[in-house]
Amino acid sequence: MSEQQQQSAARTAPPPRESREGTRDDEAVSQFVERFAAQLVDAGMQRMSARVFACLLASDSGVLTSAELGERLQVSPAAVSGAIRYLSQVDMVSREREPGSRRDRYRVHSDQWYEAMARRDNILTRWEGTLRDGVESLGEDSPAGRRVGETLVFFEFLQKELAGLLQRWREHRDEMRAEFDAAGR
Amino acid sequence: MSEQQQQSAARTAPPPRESREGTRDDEAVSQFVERFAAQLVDAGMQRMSARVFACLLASDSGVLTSAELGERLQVSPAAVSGAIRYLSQVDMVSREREPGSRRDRYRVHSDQWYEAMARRDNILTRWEGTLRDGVESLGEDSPAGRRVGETLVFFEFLQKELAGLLQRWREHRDEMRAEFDAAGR
DNA sequence: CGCTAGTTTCACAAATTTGTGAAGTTAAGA
DNA sequence: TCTTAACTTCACAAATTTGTGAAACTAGCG
Repeated sequence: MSEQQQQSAARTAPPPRESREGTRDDEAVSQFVERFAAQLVDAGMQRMSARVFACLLASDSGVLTSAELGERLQVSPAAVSGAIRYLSQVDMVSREREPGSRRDRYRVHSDQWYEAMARRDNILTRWEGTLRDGVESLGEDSPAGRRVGETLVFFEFLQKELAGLLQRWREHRDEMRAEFDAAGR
Repeated sequence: MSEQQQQSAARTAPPPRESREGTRDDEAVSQFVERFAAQLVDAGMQRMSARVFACLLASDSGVLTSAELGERLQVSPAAVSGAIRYLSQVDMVSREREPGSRRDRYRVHSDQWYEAMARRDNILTRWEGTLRDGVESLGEDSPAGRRVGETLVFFEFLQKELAGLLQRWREHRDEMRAEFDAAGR
């Protein structure tokens, strides 16, 4: 397992508190991380990627190193590496080289959810392509062709709605930010 | 990718025929079924359920027996049974007992997509619960708490939008149906 | 009441996925 | 240029998932 890590952490970490992140209850936070990660897994995300993502989300800085992630999640550097590969592929975290060090730092994107929704657009387009071919193979006047055609119409509707939805979100978000700033923070 | 399809469509379009479902090209239909099923799998559905669902979608009657599904997909009755269990759990197909026979018939629901979207509502609610607990554990004034809170806001926004979207879909759908009927079918 | 077509359940084998240790690679700093 | 911390890749073992055959049910029909 990661005994070396724990060992060296136990031996060298002087004030053994890497959660100088305020006064939070690490146990409760870890529970949140695991629970939210599990829900992401249910939604189709790979387990380790979900855990890494949730862990970053729940960190104060929003930026963690590979070693920190490994320690908090009790997994090997290899596992972290694999998870990060996926997460940066789908653009939910980005990699930054920490200047004056050889460590990478991984940052959660702030508009991850917006971006994730936006990516749905491409997926929908791909599905629609398949469905169009299906209608052609089935014959558009056959009952099956008509049924698949209805599915196609639904996804086209969805795709159009998605654009509007994202637009409204941007407005909503900017509005909230304006309010927040106005409140003098 | 779909080069075989295009090719064979271009060159051999008319003849090969073994299905009683009109004049369709079973080979092309099967390709559609597998391709669409694969996309459903990418989206998180279990493989066999996806194949069964796609197969039903591409059938003229919209209703198939276990034996028919087994034959078309080349799988055992046990596999069909498992797939149907899942699909009826999530309410994408329903089971009907064929009168005067001991065979069951499985039918795709016509408003499957609408229903599927509607079910998202519950999932979102569950996620929001987790996120609220997370904000509490992290402290709502901590940077992490604020970040998780923003995620919560996004999902709340999404949930509200979903309601409107479904409403608009129902209108859109009813309108289309009215047009269809008016055209005298 | 059996008899049996049809479905479901169960134990298991095959296939896939996941995470690890260790070797390999890269690049910062001397 | 060399050393070495840090990341990545790779081969493999563990765990999980998936589909099968066979046995166990269910319910029409005689």
